[in-house]
Amino acid sequence: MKDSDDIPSAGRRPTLADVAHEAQVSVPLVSLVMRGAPGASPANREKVLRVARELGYVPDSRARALRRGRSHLLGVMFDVQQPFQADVLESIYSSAELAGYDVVLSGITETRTEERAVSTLLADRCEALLLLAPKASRDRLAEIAARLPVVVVTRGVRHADISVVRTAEARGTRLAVDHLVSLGHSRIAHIDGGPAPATEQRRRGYRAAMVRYGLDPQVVHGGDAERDGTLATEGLISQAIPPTAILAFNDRCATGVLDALHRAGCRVPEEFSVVGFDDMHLAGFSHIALTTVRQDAPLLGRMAVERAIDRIEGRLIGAGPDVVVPPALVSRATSGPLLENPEVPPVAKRSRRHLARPVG
Amino acid sequence: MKDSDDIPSAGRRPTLADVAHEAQVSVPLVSLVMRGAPGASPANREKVLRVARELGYVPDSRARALRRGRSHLLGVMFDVQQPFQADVLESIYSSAELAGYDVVLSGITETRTEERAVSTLLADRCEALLLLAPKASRDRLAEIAARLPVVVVTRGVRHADISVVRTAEARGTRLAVDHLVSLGHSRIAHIDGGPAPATEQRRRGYRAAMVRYGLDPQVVHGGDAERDGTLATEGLISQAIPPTAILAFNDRCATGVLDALHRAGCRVPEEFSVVGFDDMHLAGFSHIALTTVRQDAPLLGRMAVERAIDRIEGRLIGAGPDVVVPPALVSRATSGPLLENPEVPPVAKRSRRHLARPVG
DNA sequence: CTGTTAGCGCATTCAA
DNA sequence: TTGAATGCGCTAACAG
Repeated sequence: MKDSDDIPSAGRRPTLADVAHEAQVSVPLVSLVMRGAPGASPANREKVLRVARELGYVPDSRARALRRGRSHLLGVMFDVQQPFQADVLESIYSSAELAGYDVVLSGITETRTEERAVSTLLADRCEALLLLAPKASRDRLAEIAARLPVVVVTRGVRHADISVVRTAEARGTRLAVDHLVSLGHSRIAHIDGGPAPATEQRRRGYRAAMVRYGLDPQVVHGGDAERDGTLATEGLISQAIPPTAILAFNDRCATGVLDALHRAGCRVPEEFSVVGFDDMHLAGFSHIALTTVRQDAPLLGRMAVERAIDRIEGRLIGAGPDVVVPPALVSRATSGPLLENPEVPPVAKRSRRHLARPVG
Repeated sequence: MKDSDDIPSAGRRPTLADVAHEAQVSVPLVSLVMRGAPGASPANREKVLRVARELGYVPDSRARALRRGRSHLLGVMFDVQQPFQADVLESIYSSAELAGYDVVLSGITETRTEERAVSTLLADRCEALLLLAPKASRDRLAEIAARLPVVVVTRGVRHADISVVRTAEARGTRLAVDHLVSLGHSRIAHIDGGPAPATEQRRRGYRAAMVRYGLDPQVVHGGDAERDGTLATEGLISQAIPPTAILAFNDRCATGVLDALHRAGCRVPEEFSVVGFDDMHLAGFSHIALTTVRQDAPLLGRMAVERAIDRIEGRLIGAGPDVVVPPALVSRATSGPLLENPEVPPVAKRSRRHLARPVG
């Protein structure tokens, strides 16, 4: 047990008043010092800081925000299981800090819906919302945007109140098709994102590119997770004439594609070329080595924060024009030239491989 | 044409007072209704709810917490780039919700330190902190734990004030060694976690198991990210007598190991067996198919929340005994029997493969 | 059942 | 330079 009367380690948390009392100055003076405002004598300033540290004083962000009428908070909704969004988060955190804003995260999980994530953000009095790949309807997003500035990242939404920061999705899938065509492929299938955002734009880019090359587009239903890619691929390879290349909605979907191909004993890229979208952190490692369309996560995050703050601070009225970030094709080991060998036995009849790796 | 004071969509957010005014009742009555407390007539209750919805009223969680003296908040520090922690987060979210607590996330990134993550959590007046794999010193953790209940997840810390929820790490690495020995391996190297938490325990389990089998342990310095595994592996395979099996600190580290082996043209598992730790979501897909030691993320998350709330609500005084969750070995395709073929040419002299390099 | 009073911790007027 | 009052939005006591 301690002999001194201060440091209520187990008791109530120290407040400005406690610090003021201990330092024998007034409460407002402590307030000045704690937020680094001018107007305190050096002697007092130092004493206050010392006492504050001794007591373990931490300002109450809530009380502060309440009083100031501003929270300086950017609310970010993200999907806990999307690795690419983690990359965007990194950039959001650092951009926000640079601009003097705090970030509060609200994650989507299997059991936690977008609605719930957004409502906690609203209850926290965020000054703007950054929504990463939201799946909510345009109308629902508009409702939210009527209350506070909303920046939708990684999805195109046309609405006067909603700022958009996104990749040139259609251009991305076009790059992928260009790449595959240049390798000699013509039967290129696309597994779309199903209900996921950006699905439409990526599909459109794919379709347009295929048509421009005089090829038949084949779009099958997919989604943004591995199992979507797996299911779709199982269908594709059991077709009478399977594709020779598969453009997946995103990297996680592509992972499912590779999984299915591998289990079916198909070699990549000799028999099937696979291209993803995002360039998630893990895609680049050479035993995975996924060819993919890179989204510029740092830039997306930075621009989203910039848009949000411009609107909060009134430098921008309304949503402003979409910020469109160019994608880039990253060619790795899951795509390769089409081999001139139509005499492979049908996939279904071949023996399955077990425990080998597909690359190389 | 409405009067001036309706629905201030672009203006100030509606407060209890606005709702009260519009519904022609008193402020406390609205408060009662909004939090579902008994003591309001059905007629008034319905009117208040209707008006609240019309105005788009959302309670201010800050003001509420300030007044009630409690935040009902669990602060969670996590690493944005560790996929395994995302799995734990899922469980934390759902367990906390079940118990009536809110969760506030604070992420670690390249530029955002643990200190910063913790201090925002403290400023938010969280009632307990869940720290996922913190790297802070034991003393620093103790300082924090002197202020509020702290649950350290996925790392062993011996301190009277710090609750610990962790996997039986040593048993995990022992399982891995057992597995590799049963496959015929004797030169089994361990790449440790460097400064990462749990490094010691995993190393200890590895060492003990090796010694028990009468084998020579070889521990090399590593870390919890891919490049740590890559660097360490480049060293290992250039040894005069390289190991035949590598036990990596975690799955991300193992990813780096596979990357390095692949670029050096080494076959897995024919020449090298590789075992990870965590069983992150991606590890199970068959083209990756990482043999690994699984940590039970759902259970870890659930127990961490339980411990935290038990302490908040006074059902548990002090840290309580460690919660130790058993690991399990998951055998996949990166481990295999030792081949009786000492006549492979040294790694360094073989031709390297030329695939795309990892991003970096 | 309802309204009145008071104050959580803090920052922002003022006046001294 | 410092200190005394005021109120942010809300809820817990009461009183009516």
